[in-house]
Amino acid sequence: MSNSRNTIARTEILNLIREAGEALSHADLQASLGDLCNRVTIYRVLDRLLEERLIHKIADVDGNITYAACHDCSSRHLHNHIHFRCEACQSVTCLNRVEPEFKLPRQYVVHSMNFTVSGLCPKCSGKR
Amino acid sequence: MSNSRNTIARTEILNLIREAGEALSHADLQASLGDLCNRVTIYRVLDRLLEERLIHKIADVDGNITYAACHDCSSRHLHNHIHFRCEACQSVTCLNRVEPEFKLPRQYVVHSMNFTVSGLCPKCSGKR
DNA sequence: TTTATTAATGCAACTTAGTTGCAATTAATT
DNA sequence: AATTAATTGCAACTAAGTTGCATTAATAAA
Ligand SMILES: [Mn+2]
Ligand SMILES: [Mn+2]
Ligand SMILES: [Zn+2]
Ligand SMILES: [Zn+2]
Repeated sequence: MSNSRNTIARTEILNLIREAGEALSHADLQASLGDLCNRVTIYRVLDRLLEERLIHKIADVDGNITYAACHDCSSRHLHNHIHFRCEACQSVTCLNRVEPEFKLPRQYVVHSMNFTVSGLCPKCSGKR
Repeated sequence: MSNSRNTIARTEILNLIREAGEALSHADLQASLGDLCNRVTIYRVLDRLLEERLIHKIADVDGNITYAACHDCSSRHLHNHIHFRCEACQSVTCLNRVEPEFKLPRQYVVHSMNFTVSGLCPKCSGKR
C-alpha cells in the first residue's frame, strides 16, 4: 500500500460519501462532482478508499454497486450489518445496528460479507 | 406471465443449473452450451426461469452474478439462506441450511434477500 | 395431421460499466 | 526550490447486458 495523497477528488468523494444519508453509486458521484474530475478518477479514488478501509462496497441482488462510509473499521473491517435497498426510491442504506446471527460449518474461513435485503423502506412503505 | 414453452435451450440451461454442485454464471453456461444457442438466448432464458421461480439470482460483494436452482419456492420465494463464495476456487454455493436470524425495524417491507459471504471454502481452506 | 398463434430465437447494433497505457500534472518530501 | 512518485486526464479498449426485428418453432386449435 503506497502513500495516499490528499487530492481534491479524494477529499470531495470521501465527503460526499460520508455526508450522504445513503450509499452512493459511481453514477451518483459523477453526477454530484460534475467536471471536478474525470470518471476514471472516480473509479480509482473509490478503489483507494476501499483499500484504505474508509468506505465499503455494497452489491444488491442485481449486482448494482454502491459505496458507504466505514465507521470503526480500523480494528476489524467486517461489514456484517444489513443493507436495505428500497425498490421504490432505489435508496441503499446501511442498517449498522442490524447484524444477522448465523453459524457456518467449521472449515469455512470468512473474509467478508455482503448482506442486502430489498423491499420498501420506511418512507416508501408508508405512502402505499 | 405468458405461457412458457419447453425449448431445447430452456431445458438444457435448467438441467445445467440443477445438476451443477455450485451456482453458475452466464459465462459458465455459455461455455457449457457451446453453440447450442445464442448468448442473448441465455440471458432471456435466465430471466424466464427467474420469473417462473425455478432459479434464483446471487450477487457477490463485487456484483458478480450467478444462478442456482430453487427448491421449495412455490410457496415462498424468499432466499434467506447464505451463499458462500470462495476467493480461491471462485465457486459460489448455496448453504441452504444456514438461515441468518435478524430483526429489522418495523416499517421495512422485505421482498427479497441476498446474503453472500466470501472467504475460503472447505476444500480450499484445507490446502492452505 | 394440418393450420394458426405467438413464444422463443438469432443476429446485429447498441448501451452501460469498468479497465488499461501513457504522458502530463501535482501533493508531499527533502 | 528541486525532487520524487502518486495521481490524473484522455483515448482506446474490454466486458456485460439490452433492444429491435425478421425468422423459427412449440403448442393449441381445427
Ligand atoms: Mn454498510
Ligand atoms: Mn441459494
Ligand atoms: Zn424507499
Ligand atoms: Zn474454494
